[in-house]
Amino acid sequence: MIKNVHGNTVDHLGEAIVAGHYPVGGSIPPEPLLCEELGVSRTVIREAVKSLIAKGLVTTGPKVGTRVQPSDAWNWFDPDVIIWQSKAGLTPEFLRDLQDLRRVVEPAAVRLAAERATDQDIADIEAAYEGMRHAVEEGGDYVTYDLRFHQGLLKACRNRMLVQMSKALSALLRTSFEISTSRKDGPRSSLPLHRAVLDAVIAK
Amino acid sequence: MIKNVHGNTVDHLGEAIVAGHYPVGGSIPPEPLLCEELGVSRTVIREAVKSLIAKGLVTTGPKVGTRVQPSDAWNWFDPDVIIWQSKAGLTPEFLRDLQDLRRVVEPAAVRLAAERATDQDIADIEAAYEGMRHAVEEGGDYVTYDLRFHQGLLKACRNRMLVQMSKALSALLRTSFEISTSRKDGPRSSLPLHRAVLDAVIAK
DNA sequence: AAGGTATTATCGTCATACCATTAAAATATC
DNA sequence: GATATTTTAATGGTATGACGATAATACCTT
Repeated sequence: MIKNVHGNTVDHLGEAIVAGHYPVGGSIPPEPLLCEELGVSRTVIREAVKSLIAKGLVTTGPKVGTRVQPSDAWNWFDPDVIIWQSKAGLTPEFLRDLQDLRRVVEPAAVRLAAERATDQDIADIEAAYEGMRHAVEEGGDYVTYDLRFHQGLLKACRNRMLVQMSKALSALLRTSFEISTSRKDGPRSSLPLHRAVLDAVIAK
Repeated sequence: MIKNVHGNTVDHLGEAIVAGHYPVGGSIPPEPLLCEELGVSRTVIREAVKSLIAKGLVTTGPKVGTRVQPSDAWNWFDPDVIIWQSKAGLTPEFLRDLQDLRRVVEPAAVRLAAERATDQDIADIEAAYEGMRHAVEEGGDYVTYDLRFHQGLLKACRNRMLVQMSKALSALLRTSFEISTSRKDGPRSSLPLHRAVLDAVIAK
């Protein structure tokens, strides 16, 4: 479980902040205290805090300490932030935000992908679709291929920002997919929709 | 100009990396060298590198050094990364990516804003519009108000991820707006479009 | 030539000391 | 008594030096 001190420290603090263990606008314990609590040196604490600053979770200043930023200052497309949020519990507002974003981005992505997808992109999506079909008909891991389908679609847009979004959101989509998949026959009924999207991309 | 050592160091390294001064997949100079070059202590270098790691620009490891990540691993929605990119020069691909994103997000944002905008949101957008009109008719800073208009719109969606996008993109939009504004009468002709959007939001 | 072993470059962590900034408290001034 | 000014002290910021951990490389053994 222990991989490296820095990573663990960042995760620990990041999770705590995202989970709301420290009041927004308030200060987290000063460095010496954190050293004691986490049993690490000040170096590690400081480097961890720098990472959190880089992700927009906190600000620091002499005498003022390390203060938690309001959540709309966080880098919501940072994979770590998203993971921490999902560990802390997916609030309804967050799921709504996510849903908004998917509804905005994915239809547009289909259009872009249709224009720009390379043969390789299409082959990848096709393979993912095949995996989904196989999972439905003979059992298997549906969610993984569903995810791969969606990622392949975003990737085919040949747009770095969209790719980043797909990566940042994968972890969450997985959770959300597993929920919707748990509805009986969810996969079976959504399969034709995916096929239609794929065909549209191929037909351009 | 000098504000703080850490910030300057992060910016320096970040700009250099984004500008492509170090080959992707290659290593940047080892810590002691950077200390000499930048005239700072190892502490500062290390904390700066941690920040870059947090933004996805590099990875590190013993003996392997600090390696530059491929650009599609970068956190493209991080405001710093975007600023560095714009300083390094806006490549055509990057502008296209940005344009894609705006075309995808902004129309959808108008719809969402229409549903959710509070009176305060609308007042803010109205104020920004007023500033734009004033700038056109009597001269003044058009771009600032144009920017404020777009940010207000995104903010009115009440979606943290869209807000983040608006913030991350502001710096770039400013550059891009200044280009399109330099076309004679660009502002005058686009004013009615903005008015229409605003009216649509008000009318829901 | 293949595989294991020793070397070494480089980051990772710890410890300590001192500097810089600034919020807050104490003091002085009106 | 209220306000401006100075002092103080808490806290992060930077510097330095040492040693540990890791993985790429060179070397040696079979």
